[in-house]
Amino acid sequence: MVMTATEIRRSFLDFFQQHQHTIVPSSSLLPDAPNLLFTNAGMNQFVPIFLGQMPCPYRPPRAANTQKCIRAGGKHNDLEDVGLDTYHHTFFEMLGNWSFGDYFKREAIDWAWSLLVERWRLPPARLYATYFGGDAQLPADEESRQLWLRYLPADHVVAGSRKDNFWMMGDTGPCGPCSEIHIDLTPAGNAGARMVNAGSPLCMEIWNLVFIQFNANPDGSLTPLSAKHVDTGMGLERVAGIVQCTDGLRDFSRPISNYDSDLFTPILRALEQLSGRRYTGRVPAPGQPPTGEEAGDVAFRVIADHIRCLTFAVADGIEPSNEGRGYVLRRILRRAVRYGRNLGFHEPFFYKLADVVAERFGDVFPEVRRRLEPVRATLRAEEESFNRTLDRGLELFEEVLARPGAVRDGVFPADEAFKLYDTYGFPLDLTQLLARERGLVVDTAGFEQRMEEQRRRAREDYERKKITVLVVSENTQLPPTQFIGYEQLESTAVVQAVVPEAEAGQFELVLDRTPFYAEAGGQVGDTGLVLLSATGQHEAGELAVMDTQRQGRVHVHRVRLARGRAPEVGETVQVCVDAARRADVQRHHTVTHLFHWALHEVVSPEARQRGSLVAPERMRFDFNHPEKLTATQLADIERLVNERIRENARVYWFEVPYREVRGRPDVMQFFGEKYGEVVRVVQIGGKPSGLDGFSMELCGGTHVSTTGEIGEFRIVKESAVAAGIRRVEAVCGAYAAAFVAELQARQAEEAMRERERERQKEREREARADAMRRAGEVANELLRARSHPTAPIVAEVPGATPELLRAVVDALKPQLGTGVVVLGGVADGKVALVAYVTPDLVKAGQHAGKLVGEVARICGGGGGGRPDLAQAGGKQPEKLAEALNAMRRLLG
RNA sequence: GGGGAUGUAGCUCAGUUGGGAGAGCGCCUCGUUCGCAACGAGGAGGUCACGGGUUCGAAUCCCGUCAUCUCCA
Repeated sequence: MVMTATEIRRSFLDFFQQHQHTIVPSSSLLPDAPNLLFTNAGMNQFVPIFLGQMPCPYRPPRAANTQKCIRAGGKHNDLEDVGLDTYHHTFFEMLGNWSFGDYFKREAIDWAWSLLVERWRLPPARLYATYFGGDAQLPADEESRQLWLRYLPADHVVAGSRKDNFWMMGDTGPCGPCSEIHIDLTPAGNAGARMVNAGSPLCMEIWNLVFIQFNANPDGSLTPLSAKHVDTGMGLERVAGIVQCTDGLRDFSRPISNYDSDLFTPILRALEQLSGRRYTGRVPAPGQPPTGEEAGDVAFRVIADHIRCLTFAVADGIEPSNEGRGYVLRRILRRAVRYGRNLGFHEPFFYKLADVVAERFGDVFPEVRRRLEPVRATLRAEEESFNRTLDRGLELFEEVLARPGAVRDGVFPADEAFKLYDTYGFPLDLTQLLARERGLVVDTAGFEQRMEEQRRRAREDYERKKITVLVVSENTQLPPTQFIGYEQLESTAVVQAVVPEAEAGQFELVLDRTPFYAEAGGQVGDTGLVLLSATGQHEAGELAVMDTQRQGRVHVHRVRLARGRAPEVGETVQVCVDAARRADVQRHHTVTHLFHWALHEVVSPEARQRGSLVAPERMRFDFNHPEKLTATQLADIERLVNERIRENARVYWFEVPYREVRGRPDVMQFFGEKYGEVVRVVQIGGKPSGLDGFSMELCGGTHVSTTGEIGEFRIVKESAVAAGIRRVEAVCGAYAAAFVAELQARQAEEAMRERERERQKEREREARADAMRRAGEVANELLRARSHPTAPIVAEVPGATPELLRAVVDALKPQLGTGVVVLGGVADGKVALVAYVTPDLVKAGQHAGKLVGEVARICGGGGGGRPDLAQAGGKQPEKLAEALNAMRRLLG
């Protein structure tokens, strides 16, 4: 029997569960680390444990999982390779096992061997292991080599370079040698050690074991870690491809393709149905463009890969957009849709494949099944939008062809091709296709040049910005800060560390104990003062605490020197939290709990918290919910919260063992969050420490002691953050009253502006009607005063606006016959002038714009317009008469 | 984060060194007809994205902000 992918996954997790590993669910594809585009490795969710920022919650400290990963954009960008071969993917599952300061190399290697060879029956003769071979700075990882030699002959244990066999999380931080297991996939099983790490698909890495044993310091040196960790990763798609393409590891004569595993075949079958074409698994030669037949198979693979990526990403709430990670998604989707055209699709089709993904993976990843409908809707809308982009590109392409001189010597210019791509998103290969159909070629060299120019600009800017990023803190081995801010707001403390920041007069300050709350659980860090006393030769000093952050269990105070001298390590200082601000923060924190409770009462307990912000002047609360909250729901929540405030319920906080409250649905806790053994409960209502309040949450924040202190609660705004996630912003206390007052003022002002606009419109209407009436009279007068039927009419119309003058001209037109009209008037201290020339005189060379310009110059202005009708203005009303006289002379 | 483009009536858009804010579709009224997306006449509907500046005068030129599209990182 050949193992299915589901069985492989199950077998991996079972194996490590039997070795006392806790099986952890995959974390979201949306990473916590802001500098990461997507979750891209199994270890992402464990990084805080490796960095010592969070205690390891597993007993024994071991874990295993299968992690959803996306690799596209950012560092490793092989998006353009996906589909051209059989093993690159944008989305994949990473199986992994971890040790957090527990077992190390021996167990990791023993278990890897045991699982692969004994359980899965991989032929040992086809396996190779690599280890770090050492370099100028570091000795070889002899320990791993010896461990492998127990299983493999010496010519199957291969030394590797720093690039291949030394792993670093970043430029600094935890790192160590790694050891990889490769498999020989040649038909005869005779690859030899030379093919290892040579980039051949016939000899592939299947499992990477990372042994974290050093910390990389900023100066490049390595210090050994006291707690050593293991981090491993095995790509499920690869293993499934190998197992299933070899008839259960028996027959290596056929080529291996991840797409021939049952992780992809259901998608390919569905795509065959939709397109009416067959997938035949052909692959273009490396570095060669695909031939006609291969092109279809490339499209199949591209689409099958990309639909998995998009379905999982959108299910995790990452939406295609025009920036950041959303933009990477949009590009992947567009790539799929573009390849869809090669299979004859012109209408949206891609979204339909999400059904297969949901069906195939819904058992292991329930979110893709639960979120199928929104995923379909999102993908479909994106496809339609891209089709519009393509249509517009087609039109723009035609416009370029129609422009005389644009195309020369059969070459479509690089500028235009680049503009189509850069500004309108029209892919280059489509431009080439269209050009070819018309016997033209695109200047691709010029296009590349412009692309390079654009990359250079972006990079330059990035480099410039990078210098200004400051290193926040060294975070050397400082003891945990004792937090005393639950009980008191003032204290003395001893300075443990002072780190200057980039800006002069600013420091990061660490104390042995502190009443300053460090930002956590949404509650912002405290601000306040640090006082330095005058001792001996030292003068006094005062520091303003601008913010308090936490690094691991150390509170870091960001301070600015306000007066006197800087602090020194070891001295005792007086510290004092801004009590009024803290009180405002506490009101908003307690009201956040009340809101959370009311949300569950009014909307649904399913509306789980996704994040929050608790600041002195407002609170913000994000939660899962598929649709906009109605006005009624918001009003109900507001009412419930205000009732609880008026009833002045007691607020208690106390510590209990985590196991007592773990999983209790009436005690709010973050699913998947790692809690310590003792947790702090904040309870509103009920008896002290009774766990019987109407609101109970695991929370480390600070709170008011009775709800009455909150005063009043108002919801300010309800909005969407991402698909399926809503955000409510609200205020309480004095800020609520201020908000209500401001709201009323704004409404009143809005109403007044509206009335003012109406009145203004009415005035204008009347003025216009009035002008039209007057215009007729003025026109008749002017005609009567005309000395002969073709005489020019030059006159001042007292108090005339430009609009009235135009109306007079309009009234004159039908009865004018032939002639020239120049009218002037003064309104609002400015001169208005209008000139009109009948069509016959325009043909004879008269120009209204020039006439009116002459007059305007005398009046201290300028003007112009069309030959038949022009207008002008000036700033010197007293010169109008003179100007009109000049005009009479000119025309007479 | 950097570059390019767009923003004008409910919708799709035009607006040419800066000088009457327009078309088509849709809507309302009246009429002719009612078997194609019927026709004729009349009408309502605009903060020309927002805020500054230049100018006698800005949808138009300059600067800034926002939103949408798009490429790069």
